[in-house]
Amino acid sequence: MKNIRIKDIALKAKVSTGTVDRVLHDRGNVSEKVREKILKIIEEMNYEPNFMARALGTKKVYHFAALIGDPGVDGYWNDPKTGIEKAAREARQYGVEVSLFIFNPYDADSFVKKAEEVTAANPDGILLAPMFYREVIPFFQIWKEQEIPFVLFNTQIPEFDPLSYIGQDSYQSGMVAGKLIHFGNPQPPSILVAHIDEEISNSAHLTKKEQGLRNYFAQNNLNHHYEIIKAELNRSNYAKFVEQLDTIFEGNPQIQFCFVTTSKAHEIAKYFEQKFITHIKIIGYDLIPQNLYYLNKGLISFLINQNPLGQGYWGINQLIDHLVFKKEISAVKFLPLDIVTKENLNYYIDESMLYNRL
Amino acid sequence: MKNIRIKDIALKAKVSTGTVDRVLHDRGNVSEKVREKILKIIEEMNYEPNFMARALGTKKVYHFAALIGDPGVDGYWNDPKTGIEKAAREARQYGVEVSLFIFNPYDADSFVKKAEEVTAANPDGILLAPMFYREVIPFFQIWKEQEIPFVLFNTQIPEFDPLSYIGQDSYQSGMVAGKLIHFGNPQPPSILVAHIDEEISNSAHLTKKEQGLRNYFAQNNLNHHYEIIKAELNRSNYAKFVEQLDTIFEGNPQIQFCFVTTSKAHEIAKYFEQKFITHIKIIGYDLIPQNLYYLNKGLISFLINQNPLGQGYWGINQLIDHLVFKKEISAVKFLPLDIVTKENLNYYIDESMLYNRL
DNA sequence: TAAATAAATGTGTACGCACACAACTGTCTA
DNA sequence: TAGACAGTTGTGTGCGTACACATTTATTTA
Repeated sequence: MKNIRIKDIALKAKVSTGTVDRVLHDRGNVSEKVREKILKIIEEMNYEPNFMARALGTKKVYHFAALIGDPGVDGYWNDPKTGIEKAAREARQYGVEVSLFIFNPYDADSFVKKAEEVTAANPDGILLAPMFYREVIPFFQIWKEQEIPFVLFNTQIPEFDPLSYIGQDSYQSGMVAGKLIHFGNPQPPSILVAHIDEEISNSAHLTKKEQGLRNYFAQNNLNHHYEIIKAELNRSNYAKFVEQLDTIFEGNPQIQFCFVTTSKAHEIAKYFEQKFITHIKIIGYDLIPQNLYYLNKGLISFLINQNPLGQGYWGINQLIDHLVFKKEISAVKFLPLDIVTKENLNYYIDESMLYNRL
Repeated sequence: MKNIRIKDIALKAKVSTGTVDRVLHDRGNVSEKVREKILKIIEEMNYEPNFMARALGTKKVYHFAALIGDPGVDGYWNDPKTGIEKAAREARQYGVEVSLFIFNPYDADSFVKKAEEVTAANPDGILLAPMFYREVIPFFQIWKEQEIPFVLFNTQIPEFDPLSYIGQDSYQSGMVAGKLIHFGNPQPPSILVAHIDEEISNSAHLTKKEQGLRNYFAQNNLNHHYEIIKAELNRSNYAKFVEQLDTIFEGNPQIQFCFVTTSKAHEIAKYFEQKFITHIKIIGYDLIPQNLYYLNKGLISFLINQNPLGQGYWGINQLIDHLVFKKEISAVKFLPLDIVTKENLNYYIDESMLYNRL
């Protein structure tokens, strides 16, 4: 049997397609009696709209805004940007236009300024990485009032019911790191947790990662058997950065693992390379080129990754599904939490592949 | 500027849309002069067909056949099946119908029988897991003659240029296992490689996995420093199966890791549980419920997985893109080679599956 | 009760493409 | 020179939906 069309419903309800259309879109001007009858038939016949026809017929141009960090400042943002651009390219057919608003990920003021620009542009939908909690809240309220749906990624802020959140689970990724370390050394390990280049007070995700790591050991009843040394480092003064590392590693020769909570694992790897340190294993985040270099060299053991490219891609697609195709979309979309090593790396960096997730 | 339509090209070339259509689809009956002129304009204007309109206009029903293993016989096949069904559901709109042909993955005759049924059904496209090399070749030839495109997944057979291959890289997955083992024990490890329930001569992928493991150590110049004990086991006689395991583990107390090349890691885990063996770490394949059970219990350390659900899903979608949307598709589509552990498991499985019991 | 108004319903067209069919061109033959 | 014919080219319709607009029906007002 063929697909049910509006026409079929109209026929069965002995009304015109226009009336069915009004019911489907809640445009009013339909008597309650007819309305209910039609709704019942829609239910019965299991009508599903044809998205192709729907998209074809509408000439509306959708304007989306994407508010993300500057890849020039932090290479991490290259991937979300690429994903957003790919989604934008694919969606041009449906009259979707995506404008990028790039802020400095280390500067809350820059974020606010760009968020204001987004608001001024009055887009039909917004995708953003709400990195600065305090600063973003007022914008959520404005967008709510203006009924502009927004999708979050990278950082979760559930309190202001966004249209959707594209998952990135910092806490759980810390647990994964714990598992890897534990697997790598069943004996009580000694771990350096390095927060590099980000203010910990400002970035909840760093703390969450550390918490995840700690809780891995706690939950596995290993809490008395490990040592975690915590360091906040900053490369702005490189000499001092190296000096700090010297102090840490010379003072703690027992350290076996280094868990870097930002995308700066390559800095530790570089340091190890220069100092000929080979016995400490590094676990870090994000498949940025510098990290991949040291992953391939064997200085970094694992990179943990939650598909930032896919986050951008699916973020835009959530908006498209909602606004263009008027589909129901899920409030949270989690992407796989990948453990990437030299050996499976190839399957994570081929760009085309990153979208092949369900 | 809006998207370029056939009409725009026709206008510019001072011909009708029909002529442009004939050129686009190589239907002939166009003078060479006009043909070239139109082709040039198409190039210049950067025409991209509107897939929605294209799919909407055609009322053709596409009949696809999917030839896969029986999930009842080997639970592994549940995932590809689910993926195929999901793709089929999504594509019903475009007039795509997918029929499943289920064979016994341990029985070549059953495969042949079902492949014959597929041929008899004369589908527009075929997705299959060509498990039995020798048996599948004649069918490739038949389908080639009948010009039925086929997409392979699960097992790669490049020689007969399928429309596309959905990647699954057994060799590389063995390398990943090697990496994990090496990370878990930097000292020369002692490893049991267990091939369970499949005839090794019949299934190239088992050998490839083992090769990958061995080559990891070889490539890292560790080849003299490890020990690999190989075992082919079969559960058909369960008492004997246990007896064999007894012999292996009692005779080789030095074994620290067990690498199971099939989806039967849970059998080893069950054995360890019964025998209170806790010091040997298991690495296996596939997120089937039995494996997940022991992964969560901590008896299995890692499961390696190349998204079988996605393989089914993207396999069908390759056929759809090719036949329905007439897009160019890639000859090989690789899916990420995932390392799954208790800690990131949630992000790899459908939630509903979490509640599955043994 | 006719006219005015509001509410409910029906009709027609565009979206971009594919394809069937109609119409035109020029050449060759009887 | 009309007719046949192959080689070209043009036209029209349907796909399912959204939406503007036209039409009908019911209700109120003068």
